Amino acid sequence: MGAKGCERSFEALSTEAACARILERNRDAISVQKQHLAVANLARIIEATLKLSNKQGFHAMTLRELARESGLSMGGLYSYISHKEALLSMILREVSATVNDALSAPPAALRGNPAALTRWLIETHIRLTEAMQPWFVFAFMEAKSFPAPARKMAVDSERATEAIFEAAIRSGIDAGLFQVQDPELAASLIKPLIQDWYVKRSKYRKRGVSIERYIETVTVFVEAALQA
Amino acid sequence: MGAKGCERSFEALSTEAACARILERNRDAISVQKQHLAVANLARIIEATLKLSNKQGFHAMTLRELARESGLSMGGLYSYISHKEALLSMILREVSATVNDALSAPPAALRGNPAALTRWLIETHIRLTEAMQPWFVFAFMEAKSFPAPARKMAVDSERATEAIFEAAIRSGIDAGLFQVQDPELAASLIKPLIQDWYVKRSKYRKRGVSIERYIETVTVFVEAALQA
DNA sequence: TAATAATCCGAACGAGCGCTCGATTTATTA
DNA sequence: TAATAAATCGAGCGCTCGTTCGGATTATTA
Repeated sequence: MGAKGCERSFEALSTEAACARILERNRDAISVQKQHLAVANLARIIEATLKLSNKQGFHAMTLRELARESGLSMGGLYSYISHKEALLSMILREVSATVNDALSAPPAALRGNPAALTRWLIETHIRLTEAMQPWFVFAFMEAKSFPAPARKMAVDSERATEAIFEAAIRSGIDAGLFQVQDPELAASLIKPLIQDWYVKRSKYRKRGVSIERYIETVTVFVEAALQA
Repeated sequence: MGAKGCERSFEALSTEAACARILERNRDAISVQKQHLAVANLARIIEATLKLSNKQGFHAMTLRELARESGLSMGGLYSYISHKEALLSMILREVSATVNDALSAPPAALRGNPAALTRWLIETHIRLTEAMQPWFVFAFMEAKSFPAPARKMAVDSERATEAIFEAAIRSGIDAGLFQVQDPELAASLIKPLIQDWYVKRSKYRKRGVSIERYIETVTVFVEAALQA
């Protein structure tokens, strides 16, 4: 089990690793030069942003709160961001890149096995969102307040994910394993089943539903719906 | 066809009707006395709130924008609300009450027919959220910024809806029609399928998916998953 | 260790926020 | 139509927001 074939291992999903990639992407906009220092502070800023935003919403989070929570000063924050909205696009971009990397490289062993591929996609996606839950919640909830280009990226990213599921379904149909009227629509119905794990995470935690049971249930649910 | 057996007809879902109920609930807090005037203005305020909030988020919406959009003055708004947050609870309360009223009164003809009841619940719920889409989007997206008691109401309301689905599933199991390991978890997976219609509404509109096709697809999907 | 560079700090600024209230307009009543 | 009540208005209040910037602090170099 587990996303063994995933190119990017799960350590790459740590906040530190994610922030290292964010730093690289924004090298010229971040004035702090020392790598380890910049990554560490960026991590504290991003972590605080996710915590505060997911509790009260990005707009309601003030930079004074963010400074207090992250342990930096008001001015210190501005060594890492050019303005508040930059936090939005940093986080969204990383989420987008991560989900794309994770799903577009299924293990070679699954080639020619649409059922197993579908299972792998479901499990990998759910485990990915588990490992970076605050990031995904943020991207999901704040999407509407993104500036237009970032919002387009979010939509495209969602579409890309759906396309991956759609392709798996189609090859299952071709193999005579699956039977669905509209693969595109079927793929877009799988998405909310996967999203519910992180969107309503606290509900499932409260009810004692483990990630394994959730994955299992969604998998069974989807397979029944796709079965020929 | 449609939710023929629904006690509250679909005219009751108009903004006017909803605002009349909101007015009733907040009679003492609203200083305008003339009924038709109060309802009309409240409707314009609520409609503007939904429009602006769903575009940019409730917190980002300023009362000056709201005044402009609704056609009232700054001070005029305060004849209808005691403070900005009151808008939140007005809308949430109405959504909560409406969904509860709609689903808890299935037509008598469906008694003893769990499969038909499940279909009716899915269709009625989707048509309800279609008729009041901005309201449901608002309640869904802004839930986290509710004050604690209102947030509790939102959670309870969601739980109540799930319980209705769960009961239908259980009676289907008892009748030997359905076969699922965990009816509670199954019920909570049906919810996101229904929610996706209003949460990602613009995606489905762009793809030309009609509400009838969506209802049909979700119904088939769910029935396959529940089938014995 | 002195000189220099990199980093961090937080008071201060203008803008815009939620909200109030006395003046004004509109509707009702006598 | 004059007198009264109801409804509406928007400039102004205190405050907090995002953002800046010059000085204090720390690290690096010679």
